[in-house]
Amino acid sequence: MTAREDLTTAMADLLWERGYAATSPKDVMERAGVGQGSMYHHFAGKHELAVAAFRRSIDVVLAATSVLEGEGDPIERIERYLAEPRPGTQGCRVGRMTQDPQVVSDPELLGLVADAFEVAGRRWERAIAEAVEAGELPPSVVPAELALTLQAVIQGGYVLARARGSQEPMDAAIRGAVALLHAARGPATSPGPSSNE
Amino acid sequence: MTAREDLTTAMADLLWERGYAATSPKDVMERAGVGQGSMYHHFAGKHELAVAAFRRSIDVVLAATSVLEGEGDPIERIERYLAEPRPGTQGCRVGRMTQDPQVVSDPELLGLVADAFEVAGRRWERAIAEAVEAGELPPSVVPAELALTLQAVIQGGYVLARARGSQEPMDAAIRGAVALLHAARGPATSPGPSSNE
DNA sequence: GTCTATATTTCGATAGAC
DNA sequence: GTCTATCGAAATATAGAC
Repeated sequence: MTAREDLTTAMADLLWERGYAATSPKDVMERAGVGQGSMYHHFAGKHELAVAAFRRSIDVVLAATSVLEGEGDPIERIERYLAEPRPGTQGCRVGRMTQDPQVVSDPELLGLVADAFEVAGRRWERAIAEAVEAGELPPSVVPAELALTLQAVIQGGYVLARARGSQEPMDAAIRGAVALLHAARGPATSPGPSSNE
Repeated sequence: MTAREDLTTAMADLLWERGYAATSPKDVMERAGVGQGSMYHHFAGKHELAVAAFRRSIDVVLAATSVLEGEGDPIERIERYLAEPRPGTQGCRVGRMTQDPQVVSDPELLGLVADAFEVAGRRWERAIAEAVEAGELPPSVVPAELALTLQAVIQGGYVLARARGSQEPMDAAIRGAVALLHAARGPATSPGPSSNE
């Protein structure tokens, strides 16, 4: 059943490139190289196609956040995740959907997006809390809030990159955030180079 | 010529609510309470309507950034602007457009968006540079970068708020950013409570 | 399971009367 | 300047043969 697979892939890519409203079932069929009848055999319509495509895109995006739970000092994991390459001008596969009213008004689609951000947010929050415990961030930091701040920097970075048609605003926004993390960490604590529980 | 005005207003609101791809000329006419012939008399088509509507929305959004150039200490102006109320779940009239491929691929529309972000960015940058000079932010801060970071926090806040269908993520993301600014400022400088040139 | 009609509605725009 | 009528194309889906 490669048709189902191909249709899901094509829809995921088209949702990324054009959004929900601007993607027609016909576009999807053509990109997947699949006939119309075949498509309506596998999926009831555009909505179902979007759900399947969405689940896949979210898996891809969430997989990247596992860095936050990986090895190394918490602050190091945070900076490593922030430093990962992001195609700014292409936008975020997941975040872009929040601007599509037809997605937001579809409870199932919106639910998928909300869950994805929540899962990612918890990973952020955990890593930040560990960094505070380790003295790598000041105690004044509220993990749940900083988690949203850093998620927002990334999502906003996509917006700015697309506005300017350039990767640079995304990278600069992240550099600015990292610099702020360093400055906040700096003079207050850190007696030695990490490694203290 | 109230028809032109009404059409522009209706288009601006619909672009905000639904985006470009999902807004039809018919929708605009109906909301404006104007006949079809009348609309095509005033505007050559959807594109021209969008340009007019866009200019208006951008004026509205940019007007709010004048706080950054207003009275008070630089850091105070920055925090005042960050603290301004923002309808997170409604999204940003300007930023939302960057996710619409039909807007991004339209040089005139994209140009308007890019210019708007650039103007706002310069106001941010100036206020930040003044804050650094006044010792309210550490010298390690690169104004152009932090400007993009804070713009991104706001734009990303909209994304997160829409994802969760709640104002809270927007507000929390901004609180997290303000806390970070405080922490970065904190122990390093600030001998007395401001007022030193 | 896949294909080629075909149907219905909406989109975006034009024509031409008033 | 505004209106109604109409157009050709596309969106979304169904029907029914293979």
